[in-house]
Amino acid sequence: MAAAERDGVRTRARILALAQQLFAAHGFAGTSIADIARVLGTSKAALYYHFKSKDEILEALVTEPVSAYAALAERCETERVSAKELVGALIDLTVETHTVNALLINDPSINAVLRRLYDVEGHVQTFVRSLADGDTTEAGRARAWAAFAVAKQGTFWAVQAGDGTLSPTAREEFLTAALRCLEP
Amino acid sequence: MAAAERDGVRTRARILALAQQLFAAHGFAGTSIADIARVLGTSKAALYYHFKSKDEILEALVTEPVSAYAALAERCETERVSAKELVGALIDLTVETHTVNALLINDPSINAVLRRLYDVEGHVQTFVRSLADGDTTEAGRARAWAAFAVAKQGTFWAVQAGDGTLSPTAREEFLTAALRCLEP
DNA sequence: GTCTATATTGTGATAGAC
DNA sequence: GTCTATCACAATATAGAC
Repeated sequence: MAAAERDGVRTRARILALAQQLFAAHGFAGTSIADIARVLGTSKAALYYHFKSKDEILEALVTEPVSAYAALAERCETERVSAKELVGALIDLTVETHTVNALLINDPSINAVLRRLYDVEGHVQTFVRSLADGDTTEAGRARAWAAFAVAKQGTFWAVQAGDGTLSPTAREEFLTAALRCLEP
Repeated sequence: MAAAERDGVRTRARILALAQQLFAAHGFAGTSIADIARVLGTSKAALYYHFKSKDEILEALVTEPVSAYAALAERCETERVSAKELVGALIDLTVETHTVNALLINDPSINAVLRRLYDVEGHVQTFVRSLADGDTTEAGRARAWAAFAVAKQGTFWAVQAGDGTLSPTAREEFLTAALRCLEP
């Protein structure tokens, strides 16, 4: 790999890392290209050499996590996934990509960009249906929502409030808490 | 009350209702005054007769719910509030103001406007500390976050997925689920 | 790869007529 | 109370030099 190419890749990665932070802090719509360029220490035009639009930066950020969620949802559709395994997978995905998750779950301003590409809400529906495990009563659905909330938002908030990681101890607590929510 | 004044109040209420919906759907930064005026069926200038800035619309929307959260946090600071009561209050507050809650909890773009006025994150910290009930271990904190996630985000998602209300049955499920999360 | 300069559109907000 | 017209500026994005 040539030196210039390597630097290009590194710059691209830097842009993504900075954009991730800024989007998480101020939202996608609340962050301008000028904001990113400022913290990057370059001009706006330099940014457009690496990405052809602001939307493309967002897409580059969310593609990997969303694909992971899509794959997990696909599994839930085709085979039976135990609640324990699903909750564990959701917790791990939340931690691995927790900065991007601040966008995926929370930021309403990304919807216009992402709804054409991915069906995030559909995946959520699939997870909750899988957690309910055939129970279509109102109470059963509520318990599934509660478990999902623990796995996704509980974990997310805890990681946010901490140092960006989740200890094995805390992970175990969230796992058992979510599973307890499911008990009738 | 004169007819003109009554109409003014009604128009103001209509603006707030529409803004609430649009902010929840596209985020605060992702919604323009022109967007609101369009669905309102009037001009932008008409909007500025009722509110002197976009920020003021947001403030009018969040003042009441944030005050309610602030009062609840204040109670938790001064007296001992049982987990059952606190979770119940959080669930009820979430349902009562669920559209605004989409903004308060989720939208990062409101921070720049609201952080000068209210300490939302501080209230969250207070609730979690109160739920942990003196347990400062990592596991205890994790359980408190889990319970808070059920009360706030679980309820919110369930209301969102439903018809905008929470049945007594579902409320009971979220209450017990959250309390179960707290058990060691 | 990065720059300055600029085109173009969007946005919050105001002036003044009705 | 609402309108049209407009301002000042910020936004995304591009052109073309280096």
